[in-house]
Amino acid sequence: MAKEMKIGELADAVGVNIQTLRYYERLNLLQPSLRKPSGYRLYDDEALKRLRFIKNAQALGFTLHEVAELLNLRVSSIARCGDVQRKAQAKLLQVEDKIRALRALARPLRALIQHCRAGQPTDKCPILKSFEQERRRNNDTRKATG
Amino acid sequence: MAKEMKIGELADAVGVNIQTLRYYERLNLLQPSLRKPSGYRLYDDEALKRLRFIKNAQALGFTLHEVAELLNLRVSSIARCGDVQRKAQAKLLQVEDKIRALRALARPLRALIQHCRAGQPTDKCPILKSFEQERRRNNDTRKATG
DNA sequence: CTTGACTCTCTACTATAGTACAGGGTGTAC
DNA sequence: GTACACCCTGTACTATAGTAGAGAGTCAAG
Repeated sequence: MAKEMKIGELADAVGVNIQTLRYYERLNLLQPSLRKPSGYRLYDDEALKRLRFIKNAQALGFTLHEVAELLNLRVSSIARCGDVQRKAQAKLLQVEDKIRALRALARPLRALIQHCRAGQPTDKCPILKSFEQERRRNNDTRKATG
Repeated sequence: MAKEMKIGELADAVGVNIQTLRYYERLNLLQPSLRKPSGYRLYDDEALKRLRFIKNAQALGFTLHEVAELLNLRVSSIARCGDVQRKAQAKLLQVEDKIRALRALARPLRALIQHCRAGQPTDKCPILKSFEQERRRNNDTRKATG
């Protein structure tokens, strides 16, 4: 393990473009562990995990900025705990909110599949039922910094 | 109910920009139910629900294109059921996948909060633990049509 | 019948997240 | 020692999802 990969290998392993990795590097999201004298980037196993995390979190509706926040959440001698705890709590609420919303979305999808089997037409859009009420407005950090 | 709203009222109700509504109209995502002779757009209650749905689904990582697909899922005389069922099933899988991933993400967040309380430093990023394995590659329709 | 808030269309600009390409260097296989 | 696949930097382009502004019309209150 901890085998070193060139940029193309890492990109292939996760199914992203090489340019994307260089882009993430510029954003300080994903650093190569080492550079060869030639300048070639070398990535370790940690980078592979990190990259997968990024892609997963993105698919869940987190921006790259938020992904960075998630990845920087840790308790250390530098980071004050109260601060970390507050951020983690906020993220957890966001995550739990998303789970609730997805469950709400799954319900009419299942119903729809059932209706199909039963051959009952659903005249209006049944998916709309999923989130009838307003949800908590996203406490997104994008706006705060822009 | 079914009270009519002008574009500004609808925008305010959901907390979006007026321009965004006109943008969604161009994308065929959200149509006003009626136009006054003056050209003013009038929206009904259905539009309010639809708009909330759009914003919610977006926060869950669905693109506007995917949101449209979700909203068009219904069983009717025109839509063949097998087709609808296949699409609904695919979406359901996607939703269940997201739920799983979010649960995985919630776990280390909770642990982190606990660690904080206990005053234990977590030297490496504990969040990374959430998705160690590769997830199903997104069967996204964006690439298929582009 | 005017004032002020609201709306219309159209065009252009922005942010985020990539993606492509030019021009050049690296590394290994033959 | 030269192909060929791969990598480098830098710059420019793209798609998605908005946002802003100009110039003009609408509408209710006074």
